[in-house]
Amino acid sequence: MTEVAAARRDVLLATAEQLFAARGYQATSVRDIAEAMDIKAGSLYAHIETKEDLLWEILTAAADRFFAAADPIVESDLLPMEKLRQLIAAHVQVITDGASLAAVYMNEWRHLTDLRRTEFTARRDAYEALVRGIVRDGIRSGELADLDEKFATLLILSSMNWIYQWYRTDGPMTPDEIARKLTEMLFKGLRRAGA
Amino acid sequence: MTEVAAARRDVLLATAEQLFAARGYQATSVRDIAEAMDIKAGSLYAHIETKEDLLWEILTAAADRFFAAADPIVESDLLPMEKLRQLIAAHVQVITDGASLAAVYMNEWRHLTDLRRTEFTARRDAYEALVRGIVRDGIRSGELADLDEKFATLLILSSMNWIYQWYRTDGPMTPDEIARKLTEMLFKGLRRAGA
DNA sequence: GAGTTTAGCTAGCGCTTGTTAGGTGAGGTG
DNA sequence: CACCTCACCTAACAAGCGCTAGCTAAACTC
Repeated sequence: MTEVAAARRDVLLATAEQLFAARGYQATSVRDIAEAMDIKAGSLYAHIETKEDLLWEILTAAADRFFAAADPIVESDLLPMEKLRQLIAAHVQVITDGASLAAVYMNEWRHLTDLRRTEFTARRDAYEALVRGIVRDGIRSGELADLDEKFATLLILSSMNWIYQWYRTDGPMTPDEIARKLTEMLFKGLRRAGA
Repeated sequence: MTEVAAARRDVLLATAEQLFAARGYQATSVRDIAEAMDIKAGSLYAHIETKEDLLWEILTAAADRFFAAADPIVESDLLPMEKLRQLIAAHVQVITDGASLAAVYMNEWRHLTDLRRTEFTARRDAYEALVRGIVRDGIRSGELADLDEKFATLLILSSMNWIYQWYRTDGPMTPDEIARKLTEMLFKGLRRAGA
C-alpha cells in the first residue's frame, strides 16, 4: 500500500468512525460514508472488502489504545494505589482524546458477527482483568478498603466509560482535571470526611 | 381498546423491548418482531402506526418508571444523604427489575426522530436535575463533601446506569445488595479508612 | 514514452426494509 | 340468525441496502 493509499484509507476510517459514533453502525450506510468523503459508494470497495471490516478496524484500533495506555502502568513496580491513579488518568486520556472512537468502542461492538464479537469481548474482558488485578493488589496491600473486588472494578470502569457521553473538547474541564476529580471522588468517597 | 387487544399490545411491546435490547432498534426489523410473536409482519400494524411508535412507547414507559421511583423520595422531607441512599436503591431496582428496558433506555433513544428525541433528552435532563438537586442539598447541609456538584451527579448516575450491562437475574447479587454496596463505595470511597 | 497501477466512476444485481390495501374468519352483540 | 368487530392474513409497493463488474483516467515506474 502506497503512502497516498494509506492516507486515503485513514480518511475513510476516520469518516466511518465519526458516522458510526453519531448514528450507530446499522444506521450508517456505505452511501453515507462515501458521501461524507465526496466519492461514490462503490469506490469505497477499493479500500475495504466489507462494511464490517470498517467497524472491526475501528474497534481494534480502540482496544489497542486502551492496552497501549494501560500496559506500561500495569507492568511498572509502583504501589497498587498509584498504579490505579495512573491507569485512571491514562484511560480517561484515551477517551477524551477520541470521544467518537470511545463511543463506537462502547456501543457498536455487538454488531460484529459471531467470531469477531467473541474475539472483541475476550479482549475487553482481558482489560477488565488488568484493572481488577490492580484492585486486588490494592486490597491485599491494605491501601484499598476490604471491598468486593469485582464490584469495585466495575464501579471504576463504569465511571470512566461514561465520560464520552458528556465530554466536549471545548467544555470547561481538561482531561487531567477530569481524571483528578474522578480519582479523588472514587478514592475518598462523596461523604464529608469525618462525618 | 378491548382487554384482549390491550393484552396483545403489551405482548407486542414486550417482544419489541427484548429484541431492541438484544440487537438494537435499527438491527431489528418489523418482520423479526412479528416472527417472535408468531404472526406476519403486516399484522403488527393492527396495533401500531409506525415502527418508531414502538420505540417511543418503550422509552416513555422506561422514563415513567424512573420518575415514579424517584418522585416520592425527592418530595419527602428526609435528609439529603438519606434521600440519596433511597434514590440509588430505587433507581437500581428499576434497572434490575427490567434490564432489557434499561438497555433500550440507555442505548436506543438516539434513533428517535428529531421532535421525540428532543422531548426524550429533555426528560432525561430533568431526571438528572432531580439527582443533582439532592447532591446540592447534601453539600449545603454538610453531609456530603464540598465537591463539584455536577461531576458528582454524573459519577452517581454513570455507576448506576452501567449495571444493566452485567446484571443477570440469576447472578449472585440481589438488587438490594447491589444498591447497598454501590452506596457504600460511593459514599465511603475505595481507600481504606484512615489510610 | 510505453506499460502498470489504482482511485474513483457508472450501472445494476439480489435482497431486505417499513408500510399499505384488501380480504378472511372467528367471536361477540342485537 | 344477521350483523359487526377486529386480529391476522396475503400480496405487493417503493425505497434503500451491501456489494460487484467493468470501465476511465490520472499518476507512477522503468
